[in-house]
Amino acid sequence: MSWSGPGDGGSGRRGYHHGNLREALIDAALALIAAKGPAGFTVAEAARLAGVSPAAPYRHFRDAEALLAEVAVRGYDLFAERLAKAWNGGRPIPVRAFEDLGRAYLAFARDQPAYYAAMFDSHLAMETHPELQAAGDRAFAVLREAADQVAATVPKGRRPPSLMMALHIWSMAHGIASLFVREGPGRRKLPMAAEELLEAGVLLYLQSLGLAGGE
Amino acid sequence: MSWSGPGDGGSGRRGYHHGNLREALIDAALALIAAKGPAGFTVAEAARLAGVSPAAPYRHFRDAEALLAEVAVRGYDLFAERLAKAWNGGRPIPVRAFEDLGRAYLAFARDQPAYYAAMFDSHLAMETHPELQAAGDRAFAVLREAADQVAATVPKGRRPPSLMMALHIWSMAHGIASLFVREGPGRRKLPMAAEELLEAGVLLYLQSLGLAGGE
DNA sequence: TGTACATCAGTGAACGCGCGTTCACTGATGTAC
DNA sequence: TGTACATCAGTGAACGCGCGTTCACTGATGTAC
Repeated sequence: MSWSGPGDGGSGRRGYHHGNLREALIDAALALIAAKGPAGFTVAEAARLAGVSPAAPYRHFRDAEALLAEVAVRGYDLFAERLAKAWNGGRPIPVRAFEDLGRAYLAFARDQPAYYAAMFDSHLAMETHPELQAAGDRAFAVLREAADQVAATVPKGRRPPSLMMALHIWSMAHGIASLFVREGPGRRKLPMAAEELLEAGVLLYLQSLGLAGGE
Repeated sequence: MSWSGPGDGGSGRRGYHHGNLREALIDAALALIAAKGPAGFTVAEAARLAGVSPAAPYRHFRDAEALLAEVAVRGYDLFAERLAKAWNGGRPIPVRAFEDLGRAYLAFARDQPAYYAAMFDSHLAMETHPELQAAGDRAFAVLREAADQVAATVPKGRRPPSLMMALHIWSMAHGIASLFVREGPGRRKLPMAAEELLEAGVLLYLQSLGLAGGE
């Protein structure tokens, strides 16, 4: 990792060569997306933010979309990490951990709006960016695994399809995040905390499967 | 409604005056949004589509955002109409009608992608567009009313807050629509019909409230 | 019925802007010997 | 340890583009009398 060498504080220039431009461009893209949405990000301005000429980014990314896709991939990786941490292998109790997972979903949308927007609002085609597809799958796999484990606590006869469970929770969490959590002009007012809304939804959902919410 | 006068088929020009430019611009905006997303819509291209000079739209809309907001308002109105029709006053059975409502939600996202995008993706500030806020509220009111009525079938003691019910259903439907229904590069694959996923989700949700899904 | 006139909805040219991307180039880096 | 050289990561100027919006204007419409 030559870019973390001495003399470069992470954002400064060393001279003619930037030393860490790739990372600096990704940081700049995140800042721009956070400030103006994915549509507000431009290569030219990212270069400006990084203190570099408008042509420089093309040494590191094929085009604007490639840079955006890289941001989204990193976002999915961080997302997966946060979700996995919250789920914590289903400890101490699967149902409780499942609720923590939901909270972590909303927390990510709240705390990482730029990543979230790059992942879900940038309309990047999964087909043309296989790494993106893979990263997205890794994140969903955490949800899927959690649903598996929660479903396994139900007697075999009335056990719900865990894939469906995962999709339901994902959809509700994503809907709440889109409508009520994410900052920006389009955000709707909510007469309660988004986390409460999701938690109540997950609880009711699990109840319908015969799963108690408490200890 | 002078714009529906004789000699104008709805898209043709009559001469120096267009005769129906306001409507034509809205149609053009819808076509552009459908083709390229809300970010792909421009005043200049809408004018071109309507067969008019780039300055003409400014006789009818203060600026680009005003045109987009008008599209969103009409979208909400149509949305409310479709939802109300599906709900049908809760007939024949509230729970069944509630499921129809959910299906209508997804159908709208599927059949009217341009309206849906203008409503939910264009990041228009509700605060600066009161008509938009009002139209959005009218649409949500349908959902709210339906939830009220469904909740009323539960014995008073264990009756859930209908506002919360409405928000849960809205969130799940919106999440499914965003992730799996809406066309475009960002759409995810789903191993079942989106309608089935939502229906199962609504059904489970209602079960947890002690409401049977059948007759 | 005819005419003067106000109003309205268009025109088209122009402005300043910022973008994505390419190109020939050049300064810095690091490696082979 | 020193030097020639290949490679790499930048520069900066330029291209063509399309946009939003404004402006003075003009042709069409409709109304008062």
